[in-house]
Amino acid sequence: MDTPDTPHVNKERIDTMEHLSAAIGVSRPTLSRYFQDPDNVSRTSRERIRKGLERVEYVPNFFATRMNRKSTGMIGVIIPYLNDLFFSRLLEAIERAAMDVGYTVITQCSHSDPAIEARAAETLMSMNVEGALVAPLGNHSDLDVHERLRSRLPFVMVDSRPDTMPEVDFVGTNHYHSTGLATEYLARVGGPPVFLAMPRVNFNAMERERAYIAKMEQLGLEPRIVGVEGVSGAGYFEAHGQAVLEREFSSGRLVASSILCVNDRVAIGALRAAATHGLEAGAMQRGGLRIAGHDDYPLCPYTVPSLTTVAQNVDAIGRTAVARLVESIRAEKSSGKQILKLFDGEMKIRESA
Amino acid sequence: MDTPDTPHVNKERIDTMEHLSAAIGVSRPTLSRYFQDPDNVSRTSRERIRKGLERVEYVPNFFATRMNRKSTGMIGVIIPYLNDLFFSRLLEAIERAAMDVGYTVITQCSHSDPAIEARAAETLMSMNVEGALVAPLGNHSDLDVHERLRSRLPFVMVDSRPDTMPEVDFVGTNHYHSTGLATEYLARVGGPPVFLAMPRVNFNAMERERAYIAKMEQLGLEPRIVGVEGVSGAGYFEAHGQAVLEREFSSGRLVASSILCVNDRVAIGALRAAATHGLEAGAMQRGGLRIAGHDDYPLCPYTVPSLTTVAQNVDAIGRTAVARLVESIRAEKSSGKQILKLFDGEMKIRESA
DNA sequence: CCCAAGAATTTACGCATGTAAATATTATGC
DNA sequence: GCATAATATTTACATGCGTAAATTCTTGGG
Repeated sequence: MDTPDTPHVNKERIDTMEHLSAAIGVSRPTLSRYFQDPDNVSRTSRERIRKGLERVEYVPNFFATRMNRKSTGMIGVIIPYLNDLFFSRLLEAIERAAMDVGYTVITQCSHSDPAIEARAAETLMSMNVEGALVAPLGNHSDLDVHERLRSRLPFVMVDSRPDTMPEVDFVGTNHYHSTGLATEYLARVGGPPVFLAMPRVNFNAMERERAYIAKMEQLGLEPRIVGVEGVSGAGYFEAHGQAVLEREFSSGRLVASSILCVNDRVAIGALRAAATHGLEAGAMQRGGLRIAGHDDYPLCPYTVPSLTTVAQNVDAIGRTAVARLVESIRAEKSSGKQILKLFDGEMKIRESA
Repeated sequence: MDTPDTPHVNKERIDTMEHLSAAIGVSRPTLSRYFQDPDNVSRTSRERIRKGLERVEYVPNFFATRMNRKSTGMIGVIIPYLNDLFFSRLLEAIERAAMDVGYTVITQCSHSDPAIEARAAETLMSMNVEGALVAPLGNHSDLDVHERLRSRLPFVMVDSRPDTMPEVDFVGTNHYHSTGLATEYLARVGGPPVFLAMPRVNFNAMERERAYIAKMEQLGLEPRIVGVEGVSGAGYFEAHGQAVLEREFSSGRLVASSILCVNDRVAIGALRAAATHGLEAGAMQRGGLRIAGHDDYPLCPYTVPSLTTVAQNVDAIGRTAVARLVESIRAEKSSGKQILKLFDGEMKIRESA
């Protein structure tokens, strides 16, 4: 076995193509073409280079290559936060889709901060990404930043979008459908559902609230919303759901209601509040409390009781967003035609409702 | 209000410093210095440039700047997967710490795939990052890749490390302490704990298993381990915990035991299995079932019952890892002295045990 | 064996910036 | 108003690689 001081790999280290060229006797431009696509050089050179690369260590400089290529082959992605399994799933879907069509993705995370979001946009532009995919922060986003990106390169919004940019390309979930589905389901199996909302800073949250109201009116029921007040933030979804229902349950309200939560993380807090008050949501339970969420957060099957929810088609959203972006990158001249792709949700009926 | 076709920002777009220099009457090298640090140019030029930048749109080319600077000011981070709130917390801690000391972090995610991990390492080297922080995949990692990185630039491992690299700089949790703490606690309040393990591919999982055994022997108790067989993978922690306990409970085993789970995600699956069998873990419950986890996953306070666990000091780990890396970047000549920072865990006693 | 067509390689230049050294400008003190 | 120092700007070259155009090499046919 090797000792710590003799690593497995101690080939000669070479740091420019020029030197590599000298070391293995193939001209630099030929090497350049080899690294872009090995099939671009003759079989003999290809073998010669491969052999050479086994003797010396060399990787082309990322920046130099990117700077000089006509196209960088990169797309930029901005997401609001990482500490949410919904966004990590979305990001993964996007990365896979991009990889499949030969693009590298550069991810920037806003960390719930508009200033960081703005800086992320600057960074993407300075890297000459060929297109940008952004999931906005919500009301806190600086709209100028988005407009700036949009006016500069192919641009697609994912997951949620501001009311003020109705004309932007968008890929997401049809919340009128998905939330409607859940509302309808709850109204059918339990009493008229109450909506556990969030402070109105998140576009999707607002849209789901509106969708809930619309569906309730359509059903001839009285909409009822709790939880729009309070602080908000990525880290506090569960705490918000718990706090709101703690308050309600403590006063004896909502203990036998159907409750539709704006998303699963809020619902997880809601389940917790119920448990604390000796309540258990579920179709099988006496008492009539029902709790449902939205998104199909990966943990939903494991909560106690398991959480009834409506799934977003995350994979399709990621794939479609990338496809649309690549299409408009290739079109060069912006086609002008706005694309709007809204995927339906799918009910996941589990124990909690 | 603006129409869609007249975005707020439609300043003249300038794409090189040369042109910017012509446009606002300041020499290019002066601009270069301005963009590196505005304080590097005279007050008058600074004002002149600021005014100019309000009229035209320009951002320095990321690649050109990075290519030419002596130091890139970037550190690379490789993490095994994103769909785990532990790693997103760690990543956030690292990003904040890096930002504080003026470094930009480039994150690469292995997606549980050694080939992608290897490519990530290549990418980092090709970007001339000044140091690398890696959380390895586990047994599947290609050790040569790590050795290669380590021999090339300042290198620190975080979270877990292979047995085969005992001499590498490492920052993580002292699992002999943390797991010992939990083992001891369970032994004290309940019966001798059983360890719900994982397939032996994850370094931390293995270390916790060993720590459990050591502590049990120290306490004069018989260690007992379940769940080492089965498939593994980032996406299946909860499913694994659930499946193992489903099997046990179905045969009437472990229904009144103290169970220490290798991590919180496995514990969440365990809680679920218990609920399915009409069992509820907890100090307050009759029956004697107790379940504890490890990590203090953000959802622990919200599970039903809330999950007793031992917290890793994620912030400290992130900060310390970055600090160590930056230190050895600045030292230039590798000091040779290995650094090992292990943080103690902290018991979080909740309902489940 | 020679010539032409085709393929591969080399030459030469370009990319957008950093940076050291040389020069010009401004400020300071008297 | 002048010499000098301090500061700012310009000149000139460097970075590592992409790429079009020019050149060399290979191959096959006659």
